[in-house]
Amino acid sequence: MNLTDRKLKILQAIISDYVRTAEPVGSRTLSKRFDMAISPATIRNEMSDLEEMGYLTHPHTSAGRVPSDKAYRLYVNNLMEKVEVSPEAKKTIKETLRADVEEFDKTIRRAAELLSEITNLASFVVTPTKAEDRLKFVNLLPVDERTVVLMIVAESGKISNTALKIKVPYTEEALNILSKDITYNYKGRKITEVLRGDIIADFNTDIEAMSNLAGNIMPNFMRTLSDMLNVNLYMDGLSNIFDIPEYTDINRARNFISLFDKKEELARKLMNRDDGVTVTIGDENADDSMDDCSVITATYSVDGQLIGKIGVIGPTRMKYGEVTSIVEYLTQNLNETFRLENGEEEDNGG
Amino acid sequence: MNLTDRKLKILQAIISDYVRTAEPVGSRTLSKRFDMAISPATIRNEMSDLEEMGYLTHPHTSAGRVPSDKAYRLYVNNLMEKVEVSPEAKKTIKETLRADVEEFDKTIRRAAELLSEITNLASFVVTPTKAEDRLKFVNLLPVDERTVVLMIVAESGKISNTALKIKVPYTEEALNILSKDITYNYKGRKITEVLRGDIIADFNTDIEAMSNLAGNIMPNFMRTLSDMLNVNLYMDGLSNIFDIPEYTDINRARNFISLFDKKEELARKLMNRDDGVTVTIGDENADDSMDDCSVITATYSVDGQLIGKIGVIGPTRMKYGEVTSIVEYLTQNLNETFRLENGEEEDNGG
DNA sequence: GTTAGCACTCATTTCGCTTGAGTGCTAATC
DNA sequence: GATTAGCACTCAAGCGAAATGAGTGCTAAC
Repeated sequence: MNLTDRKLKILQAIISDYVRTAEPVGSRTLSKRFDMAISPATIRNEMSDLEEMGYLTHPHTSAGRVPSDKAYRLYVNNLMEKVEVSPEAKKTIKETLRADVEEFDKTIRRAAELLSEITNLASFVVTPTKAEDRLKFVNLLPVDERTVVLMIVAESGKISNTALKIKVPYTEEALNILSKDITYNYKGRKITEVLRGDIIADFNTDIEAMSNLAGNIMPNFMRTLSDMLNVNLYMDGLSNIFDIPEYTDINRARNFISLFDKKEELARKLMNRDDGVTVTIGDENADDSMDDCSVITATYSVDGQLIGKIGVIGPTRMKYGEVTSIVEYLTQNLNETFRLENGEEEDNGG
Repeated sequence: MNLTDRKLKILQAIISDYVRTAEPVGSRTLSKRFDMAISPATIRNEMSDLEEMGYLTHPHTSAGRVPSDKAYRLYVNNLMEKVEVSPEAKKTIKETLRADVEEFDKTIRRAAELLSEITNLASFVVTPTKAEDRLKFVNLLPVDERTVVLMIVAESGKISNTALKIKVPYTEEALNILSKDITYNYKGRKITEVLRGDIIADFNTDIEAMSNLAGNIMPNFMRTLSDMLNVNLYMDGLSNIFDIPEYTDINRARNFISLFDKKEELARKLMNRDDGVTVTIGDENADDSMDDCSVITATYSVDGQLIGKIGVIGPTRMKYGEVTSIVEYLTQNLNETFRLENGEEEDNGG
């Protein structure tokens, strides 16, 4: 069977109506609402064909038709039109992102909050480190008698700062030597390599105090390093989903919320995606428990380095056009904001 | 009217039954289940008295009685017995908290996860800085041409590390001078004082480059400082609440979940509490939207200093005895873990 | 002071009935 | 051959009456 123009038009009308109302769409409604010059009976025949082709389903015999994941996929790929982001939304985004640019983490969180505010969906940010990332340098800084800060900088620009409680006395000089040693041994190496222990490291352990210090700090160094590879999830607007008819069913709501309870797992699932704005519909999601959700993500970057994903999750019935545009617009702004900070376009600095 | 022994006994029985079943308790059930030597009619009379005294309520005329917030308060203060934490729970807590002690943030998060796992309630951690906290020192560290790390250490031991993107070129020496300047000017001063701008600061701005750098970094310094005062919320086990009968009502569930959408607000509300294990029941909560929730928190500390709150939130109908014991036990362990790290009891350090 | 007894209340469940939106099929029409 | 009108059929959802039963409050007797 062929997807004729008319079939496409009907499918699009069904999707658009269903997305708006969350009610199965009947043939009569359709022929009334959209002034097509065909009768309900004809529409029924076409619908029947579309169902056979897998684009529509039926909650029960006497109900209207509901688009399938396949239909949404077709819609997103071929039928969907770019929706202009509303001026108010644009204004809010610009203003919010301008507010404090320097504090990376905070800005990105605020961006997520914004996203769920504008789309009325749940939003998330995932900040990973790429497995191929390499170590740039390591710094150890004295805080007090028993506390030092371990700072690890990766080539991607990712920075980890951790306060460590250590068990042995130390001198500032010893810290210096140790951090230089670590840097010397691991600089330019892949983090994964370092973690595997592939590299034969050469430490300055002549003095007993040095060797004690190293023995105390190295396990923490390794642990912190492995944490840097961990993906990290921040989410917002969870309660938005209660306004969506799909989630008046308590079980679906529970299902959805519990996605966010296994944060690390979810973060990992959300990461395995391509760059740019991506739409994943129902089944296409990595996790079975997300079968009735769609996810729209975009990649954001700082100084041109791909850094993380930001996006929204909602039911498969969502305004793909609108939401995609919003996610895209926001990400573009985010990227610009962080690029601008690099200074090329600034003239008040010199 | 007086709270006779018998009345207390009846009240306790009602609370214990209601906490278990979530169903209003009737006089017949009560006289059957608890072998008191009194008839349902007598119990009814007593119940009626208890209702008049504000300890019980009535969902409707022909329903059983439900304990009021006042009853729970009485229960927690006077009737509740200490419940021994189960050996399995103890084991899990000990093992989990032992795992990685040095990484403060991670450990505390894991503690929260644990808490919601064991109690089947939603858990949270709030990490604040006390308003009276004073600045200890400031450090600025080079990362790359346009990135520096700003490290602020407070007397309480709280450390803030932020990566800043700056707009002007800098030298390591200039960074050093600036961080020493900041430390010199603000050391020992209250963070709130510094933020108010009460202190006349004296900066080394002879060279243009220095003054540019300072102009670039100081606003960020102030912003980061004010962030240090902000309370911070981490939560876990949200979906647990769907297993609680109270929250099969979608509106109550939404209400509960949306508490966690305004994170900063919630964090602030959870902070205004005394030290030690605290139980806040229904109305007693700062926020009206928490009227039908109870909160059990405990204070944790590191090296006797840095202080935050960890705890659980659930419906007012909860197993106060059990949950309180668990929160208490876990916090004790947490505190011990962090104290131990200070070294006094360690002997493998040489 | 306690209890048995009884009338009364009211949420909840159940059942049958009606309604109406929708389909699928067939025969007539364009 | 495609389109449409017409009609029988299906089924979820809404409605109201009736039954159920857990519970109370009151009164009079113990």
